[in-house]
Amino acid sequence: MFGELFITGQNGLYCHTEKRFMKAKKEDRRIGRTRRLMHEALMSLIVEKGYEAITVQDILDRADVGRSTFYGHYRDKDELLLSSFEYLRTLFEQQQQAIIASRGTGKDPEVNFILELFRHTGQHHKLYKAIAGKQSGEMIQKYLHRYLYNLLIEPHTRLMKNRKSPPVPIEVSTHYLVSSLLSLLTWWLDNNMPYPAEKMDEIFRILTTPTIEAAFGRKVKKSEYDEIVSEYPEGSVMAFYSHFIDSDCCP
Amino acid sequence: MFGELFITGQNGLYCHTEKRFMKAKKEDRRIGRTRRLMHEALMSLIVEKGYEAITVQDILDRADVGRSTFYGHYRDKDELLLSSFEYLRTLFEQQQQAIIASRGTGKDPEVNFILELFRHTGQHHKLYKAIAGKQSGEMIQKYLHRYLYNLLIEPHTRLMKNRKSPPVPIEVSTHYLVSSLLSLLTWWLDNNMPYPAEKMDEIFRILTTPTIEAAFGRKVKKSEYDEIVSEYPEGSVMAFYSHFIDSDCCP
DNA sequence: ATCATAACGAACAATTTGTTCGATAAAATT
DNA sequence: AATTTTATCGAACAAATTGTTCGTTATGAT
Repeated sequence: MFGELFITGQNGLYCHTEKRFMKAKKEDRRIGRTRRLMHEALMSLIVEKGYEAITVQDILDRADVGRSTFYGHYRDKDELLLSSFEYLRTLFEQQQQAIIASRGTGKDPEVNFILELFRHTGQHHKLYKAIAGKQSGEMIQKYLHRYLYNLLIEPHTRLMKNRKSPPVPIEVSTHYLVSSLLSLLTWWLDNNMPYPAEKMDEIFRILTTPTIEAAFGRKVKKSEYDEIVSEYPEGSVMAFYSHFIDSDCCP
Repeated sequence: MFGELFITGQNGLYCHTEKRFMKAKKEDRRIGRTRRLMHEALMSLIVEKGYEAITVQDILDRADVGRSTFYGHYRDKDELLLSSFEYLRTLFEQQQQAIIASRGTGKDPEVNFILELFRHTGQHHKLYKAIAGKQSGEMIQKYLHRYLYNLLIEPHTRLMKNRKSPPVPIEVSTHYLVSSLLSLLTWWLDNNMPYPAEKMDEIFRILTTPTIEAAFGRKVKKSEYDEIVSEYPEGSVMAFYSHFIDSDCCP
């Protein structure tokens, strides 16, 4: 069921940093296979009985893998979980890239990032639902929070560098906005997604847009305001956020 | 250190429901004493080594209590933790009541609930900090969220009952607002309270006020808008929230 | 074909949990 | 003060789980 999530052969991925090609050393095929088995086992077990109730032995049994093998790869159940989410994030980013690419070249570079995030979450709702709100959710929540925060903090800072003193410190408003998004996401999951992703996207926009305006300075001189807004093609929050789904390799 | 938190003799508390006086059966003095010892042990241990690292044996040793005694009172470490937070909540509510009472009678019935919440959290920051963000934080976060949500959902509903269709469902906006508050609270703790509680209160107001307006209908006829606003003496978010800190006994 | 190494698996110590039960001590009741 | 009630003790217990070790086997790379 989750087989399609995990790309075993990451050997083909090359990392083009500034100057060098870094060819990944061919790793033994067994390594990828074993890891995939354990990831899949974990995921299906999570959906079945929830993360907390899973023991290492459960994973071993389902993945049909030896105990020492498991500990050879991961220190923890937690480490396996986090590692699994790296895959999920990668998948999400690839989807985003695909969408951006399919949009042709110059035409519509903005993708509704928020909407896509809700869609992606809804797509894997069984998985996310089995984790969100539990103790394991804390770990994932932090992971996601950090991910989104890092995505936004830099452009937010850049955005404010000409303004003298924002009414709210940027780190605070960024943290706040990320938390807001995640709160809607978890509410949506906890309540079995009573609305379509599009509606949630709309709700997010309604609730967040005025906050963004307030945080980045509402009472700003008209000329300056226009200047800021002009940075976002549509002037919408969505268009704004859409810019920052541009994953580099080698994270 | 935390001794003052725990009121052992709750025997004196009477519960005046509609029709009856329910006198609490005199409980054996040993019960309260044992529970207090375990609560105190847990709290001090949390500050020292964090909740997750604590074993039942640790609590037993510090509280100087027998193993069977512990399990006679609580099923879990978790149950003990939750129970401890009931005390903290009670303490907070009593503080609020005291403040309200000290304000004289009719004069200033509005108390800045948010500000008091930040102050209270800062007062016990060692404790909260040792819990927030950890796995145990999930439990507490949910507890707090439910508590605040229940506090707000009723007045929010009452507020909107005359309006036809809010742009955002009330449960969603309420959930959102509570999450927003908690996100600021945890940010504050995680970053070692770099600003005073007053500043955080201000930040919360800046970030939240426009959202509240948007959620409860910004584009509303002027007359109707005035009518809604008139429900809150000062027209401020604070004054609004301040109304709903009115704890009944027998929770 | 040969080499390197990943996986196996069984055994192991260590930790922690939650329960049981008779004996003891302390509180409540008379 | 005597009696009754009951909370606590404490030691022992089974059970579950974790994480490590190491010689053997199997499989992929060269």
